[in-house]
Amino acid sequence: MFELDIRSRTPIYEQLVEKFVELIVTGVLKADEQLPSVRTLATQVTINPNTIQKAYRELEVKGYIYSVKGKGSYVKASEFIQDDSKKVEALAKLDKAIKEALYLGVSPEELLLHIKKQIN
Amino acid sequence: MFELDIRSRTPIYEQLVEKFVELIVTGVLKADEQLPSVRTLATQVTINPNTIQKAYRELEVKGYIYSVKGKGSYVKASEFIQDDSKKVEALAKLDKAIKEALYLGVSPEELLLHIKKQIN
DNA sequence: CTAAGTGTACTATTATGCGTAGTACAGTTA
DNA sequence: TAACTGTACTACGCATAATAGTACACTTAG
Repeated sequence: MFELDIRSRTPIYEQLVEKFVELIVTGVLKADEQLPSVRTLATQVTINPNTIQKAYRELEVKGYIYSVKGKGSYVKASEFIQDDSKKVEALAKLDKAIKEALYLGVSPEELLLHIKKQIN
Repeated sequence: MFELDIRSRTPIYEQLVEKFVELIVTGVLKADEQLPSVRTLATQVTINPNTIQKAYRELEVKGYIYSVKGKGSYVKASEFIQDDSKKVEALAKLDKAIKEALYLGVSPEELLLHIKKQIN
């Protein structure tokens, strides 16, 4: 499903969180789609189920998934994340990314073109 | 100069790196401007000089600053970072930020407006 | 009803990385 | 030459990450 970088300084459970967030916001994983179970994914990526559970818990706290004991974990529909503070946080992150790209030599025109391509 | 979050999970030296990058890409720190010395900053923020040195080394590896033994550390002019792989990396980061903002309910119009404001 | 799945939580252990303290060397400059 | 600068090293303690193991509660299909 995806590969983890064991040697990365980023903890394994954080890498999992990042990858699931990416799959969710890009629509690869859709609302109410079931995630692999903690034990199944643990076997697939050869890490401890507790580590998976830690990632799933963080995804739940952040509002990307919901879990039902005995049933599984599911992608949460995005309209349930109508949390303005998360929007603000996302825009702040975007601001940093824009400034960094401009500083590294991406022209404003190139940037806008790139962004428009992303939006459609 | 800036405050560090001792309780953050992000290591102190990484927080330093992030803050310096922010100051550099926003133009607060300009090309060839000298950074505070390792020992001075250590005293200012009350952490060990070795920790500062670790942050400065990472900034240097990433190409944001250069250091001269016996003299000091300076902001590197951005045109010296004409490294296409960094541009690609920056745009990838931007892509993630865009997708996350859209997912969290920011409308494409709102997003474009926001970005245009940032560019000017 | 039961077996096989699911999530969740806990303890204990180990390894790794972070930050510190201390020290020392090499370079610059007034 | 003194006072600054960067750089590098060792050793230590602490916190966190990941693991192994175990167990409980819920769901569901047969």
